[in-house]
Amino acid sequence: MEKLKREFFEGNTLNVAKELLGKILIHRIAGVELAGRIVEAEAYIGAVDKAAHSYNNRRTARTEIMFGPAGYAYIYLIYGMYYCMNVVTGKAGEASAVLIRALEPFYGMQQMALRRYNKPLEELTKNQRIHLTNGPGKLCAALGIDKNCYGEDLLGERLFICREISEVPFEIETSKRINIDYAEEARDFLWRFYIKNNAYVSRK
DNA sequence: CGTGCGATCGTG
DNA sequence: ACGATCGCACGA
Repeated sequence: MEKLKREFFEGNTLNVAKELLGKILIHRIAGVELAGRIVEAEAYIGAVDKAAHSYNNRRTARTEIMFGPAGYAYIYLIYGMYYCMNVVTGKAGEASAVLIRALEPFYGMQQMALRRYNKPLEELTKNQRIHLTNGPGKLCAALGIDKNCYGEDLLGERLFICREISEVPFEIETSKRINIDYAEEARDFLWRFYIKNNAYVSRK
């Protein structure tokens, strides 16, 4: 496996969102590695996107990391309970990012089961196994990603993304983004990308 | 300082 | 369909 370089994240945000599909997200925590294959992602482009936290160049302590260079983690708390992870993309000053919305467990599934359900993997139902990582809040809980990861350099050793040597081919589906009905015209942008027929995609 | 709400999830 | 739960953005 080969760690993605800075240039990967500096590209066009929509392309980065698509190209992240099939890549392996890895978090090193508590002496272990937890890893999942990215199967769903959404683009957020502050300059033109009313759904983005950085819309209209809204620059606050929370969105600050999005205004910097690409390849850093933007983590935020949603509904007071769940963390979501984004990858900062584009050039410095652009305030764009890609939300990681779903993973297929790659390794460390035992620890994911403990983190999500406080139960060993063998005791999970088939449905619970799917629900380990099939949403943005769930995958962060499964991999132990929280506010401590805010601003983490994805070229570092704690939280990073790799390309498999032999990537299994897949088809990409495109749709509107999830739960942004407040975003007026941006709600219809086809900025959600996911791997066709993958069981871990959050919604059809 | 007070207030309203959200890029979600689990249960019913 | 609905409630949980709290940091954040914004207005006073």
